[in-house]
Amino acid sequence: MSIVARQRDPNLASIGTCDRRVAGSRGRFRVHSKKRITSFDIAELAGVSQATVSRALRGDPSVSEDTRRRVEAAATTLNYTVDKNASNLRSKLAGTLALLFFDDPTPDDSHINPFFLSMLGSITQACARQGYDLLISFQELGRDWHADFAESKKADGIILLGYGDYLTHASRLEKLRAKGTRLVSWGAVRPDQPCITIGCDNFSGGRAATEHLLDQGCRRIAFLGDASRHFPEFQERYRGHLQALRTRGIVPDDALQVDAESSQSSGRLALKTLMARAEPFDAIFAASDLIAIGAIGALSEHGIDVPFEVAVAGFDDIPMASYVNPPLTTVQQDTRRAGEMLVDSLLRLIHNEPVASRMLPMKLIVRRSSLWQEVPRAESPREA
Amino acid sequence: MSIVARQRDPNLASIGTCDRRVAGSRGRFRVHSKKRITSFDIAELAGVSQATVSRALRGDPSVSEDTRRRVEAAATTLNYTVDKNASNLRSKLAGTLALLFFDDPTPDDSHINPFFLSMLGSITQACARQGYDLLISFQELGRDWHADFAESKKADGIILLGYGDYLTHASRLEKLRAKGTRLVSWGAVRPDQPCITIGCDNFSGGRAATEHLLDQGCRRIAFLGDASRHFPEFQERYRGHLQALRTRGIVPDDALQVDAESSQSSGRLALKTLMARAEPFDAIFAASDLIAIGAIGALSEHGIDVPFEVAVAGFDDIPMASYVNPPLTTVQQDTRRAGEMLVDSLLRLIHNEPVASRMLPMKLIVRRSSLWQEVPRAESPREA
DNA sequence: GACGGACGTGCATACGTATTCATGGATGCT
DNA sequence: AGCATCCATGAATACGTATGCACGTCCGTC
Repeated sequence: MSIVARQRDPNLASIGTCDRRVAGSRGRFRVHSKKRITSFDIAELAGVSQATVSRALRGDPSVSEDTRRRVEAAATTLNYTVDKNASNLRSKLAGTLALLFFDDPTPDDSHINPFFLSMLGSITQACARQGYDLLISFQELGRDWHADFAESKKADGIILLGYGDYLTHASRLEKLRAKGTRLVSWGAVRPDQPCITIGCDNFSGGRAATEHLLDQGCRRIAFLGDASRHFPEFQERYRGHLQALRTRGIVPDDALQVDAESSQSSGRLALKTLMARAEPFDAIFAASDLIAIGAIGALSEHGIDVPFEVAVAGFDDIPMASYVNPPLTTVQQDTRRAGEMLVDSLLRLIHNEPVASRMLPMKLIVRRSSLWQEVPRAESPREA
Repeated sequence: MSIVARQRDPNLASIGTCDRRVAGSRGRFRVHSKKRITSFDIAELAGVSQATVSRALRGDPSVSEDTRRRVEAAATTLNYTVDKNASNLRSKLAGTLALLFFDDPTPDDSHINPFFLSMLGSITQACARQGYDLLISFQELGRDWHADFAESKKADGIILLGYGDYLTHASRLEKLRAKGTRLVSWGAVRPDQPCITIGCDNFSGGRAATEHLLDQGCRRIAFLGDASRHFPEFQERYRGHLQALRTRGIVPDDALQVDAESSQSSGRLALKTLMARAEPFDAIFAASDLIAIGAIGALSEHGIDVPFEVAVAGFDDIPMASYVNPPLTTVQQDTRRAGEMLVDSLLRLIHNEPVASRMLPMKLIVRRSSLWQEVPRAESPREA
C-alpha cells in the first residue's frame, strides 16, 4: 500500500492537449520506454488503425480476414494482451462473475462447509467454460456486502451461496435489483424468493429419506435441523419428512425435532438434546450430512450402534459421507449440475434472456448407516 | 454474448471536443438519465472538484478533515461507489490477486483435492483480511495460462497452487517474472525453485511419519506416491521416509515404493500393484491422505485389517482423514497459516518489500490407522 | 457508363478516475 | 511588515480500449 503511487504521467508532449492519439504518432515516444504494449503498437506494426486492431481482436465480422490475420500476428509478436480495465471501462462489462459466500452460522475455524466447497468447485469450472472469471468473496450476512461488486463494476453479476434465509434480506436484495444488479441465489426454491433461485428439490429429498427409513422398519424418526423460516432449505426437508410420515399414517411427534445448524458440533449437540428428552427413537434424519456425522459421533459415544440400534440418514452427500463409519445414507445434491445452472442462469440474466428459478432433482444414496443388513432390528424402538 | 453491445455514447454535446469535463457542467446532462453516478456528481453535491473527491475518498492527507466529511456525506447520499475499472486503469493497480489452480493429474469429475480446497478457503480469507479480491481460475498445466491475468491487469499478482513440478515450466515462469509479474507458489521449498515458494517441511513430515510407523514396530514400510522429480513435494516426503529408515539401520527396498498421484483411485491402484509384487509389508506411508484412503479401501477389499495387519499413515490431514475407518494417522499441514503466508508474501512482492521462500513446520497427527491399541501386532510381516 | 450498395477502414471521442501542476490564501519567521 | 512556506484545492489531462460515424473502394446491375 505504501509504495502504491509510483509511476509518473510521461509523454505529455504528444500533440494536442487532449486524450487523443494517432496511430503513427505514438511510436516515437515509446522507443526507449518499456511501457505497456497497447493496441496502438499493434496497429503500427500491422499497419492499421487502433480501431481496427480492437475490432480484429474482438472478432468483429466487419474486419477482413486478411487484416485480422495481420493484426493477430502483430499481437502475437509483441505478446500483446488486452487491458481488461480499459476494456471493461469502455464496454461497461467485466467478464467476471462474483460469488458471495455466506458462512454466517458456523464461523468455526476456517472450515468451510464441504458441500459449499463442492459447489464452489463446480461454479468455478462452469465459469471457466463460459469464459468468465470468478471473483470470490466470503461475507458475513450482516454487512453492506452488496456495494462492492456489481456497483463497482468488478462483476457483471452475483451468485449468492449459503444456507440461510434470503428473505430476511429481501429489502436489500430488492434495492440491488432496482439498481440493475443481476443476481441468482442457491437455496430453497419458493415462490416468495426475492430473486432467481436455483435449488434442489429439498421437499422430495426429505420425503425420500424418511420413506427409506420407514421402509427399514423405523417408526420413531427424529429430525435434526432447524425447521424455522430462517433456514428455508431445512424447512423444506422437514416438510418432506412430515409428509412421508403422514402418508404412512404416522403422527409426527414434535419432541423428535431438534434444531441444529449445519455443523458437526451442532449435530452432536442436537443429539444430546434429543437424548436428554428421554424420547424413544429408532432413526435419525439429519438435515445435513455434517449434522448426521456429528450425531453419529455422539451416538457412538453413548455406545449406541448405528445402524443396528438407530438408523441414520443425512443430506447433501458430501465426500466425507461415504467415508464415515458406517458410510452415511444421504440425499445427494448434484453440485456439478447446480453450479452449471447457477452460472447459466446468471448469464442469461445478464444477457436479458428469460430465466426462471429451477429446482433440481435429488437422489437418495443408500449406504450402511440406515441398513440392517443381515441382522434384524429389535422389535421395539430403543429407549433413550 | 449476443446482446453485449447495447449502450450508446450519449451526451456528446458536452463542451469541448475532448475527454474533459468541468464539475458543474455535468449535471445538466444527467437530470433525466439514470446513468452511473460518478465522482463528478459527488463533487457537485459536495461543492468541490472531482479531483478533491478522488483524494478525499482515497484518504489523501492533503484533504482537510472538513472537506473529507462533506465528500463522504455526499457519496453516502448518492450511494456512490468508485468504478474499479476506471480506478484500476488509471492507477495501474487491480486490488485483486489471482489464484491459479492446477489440478492437472486428476481431472476425475469435478472433485477438487480437499487439501487444496482447504487452502483455497484460507487464501480467500487472508485476501479478504488484506482488502484484496481473489480471482480464481482452474488451469491445466499445459496451456498459456500466464497471459490472462497479470498482463491483462486483472490481478496485481498470482498465486500458484497445485501439486506438481514448477520446474518443468521454469522457462515460462521466468518469462513471467521478466515481465514484472509477481507470483508466489505453494509447493516444495527448494533452492532451485524459480519463484518465491511457501511450503511445508515435507522432508521432516515424511521422516516423522515413518519414524512413527517404525516406533509401532513396523519394519517393511511401503511408500505410495510418485517419487519422481515431477512431484517435488512427494519426492521430499519420500526422502524423509528414506532417511528415517536409514537412521534406524533399515535398508530401503525399492520394491516397496509404488508411484501414485493424489487421488483415491490412484491409491487403490497403487496398493494393488504393491500386492501384485508379492512383497511382504507391514505398513503403508502414503504421500497424501487421498492415496492412503484409497489404499485402505483396497486393503479392506482384500480382507486385510488396518491397523492390525497393516498400519497406515497419510499426509495432509484433510477433513476426511479423521472420519475414515479407521481414522487416519497423518501429517498435518497448517493450511490456515499457509494461506496467510502466501498472501502476505505476494503482497510484499507487490510492494517491493523483501521476501523469501519459507518452509512451514508440520505436525504428526496420530490416529487409529497406525496404532495397535491393545492387540499386539503379529511377529512377522504380512505375506501379500 | 452511372448509380446503389456493401464492405472495410480510419477518425474522433467517451468510459470514470488518479495525479501533476498551478494557484490563492493562510501561516510562520525575522 | 515582508517574504518564504505550506496547505488545500481546482484545472487539466492520461490511462487503453471500444464504437458511432463518415469516407472511400469495388462491385454488380440496368
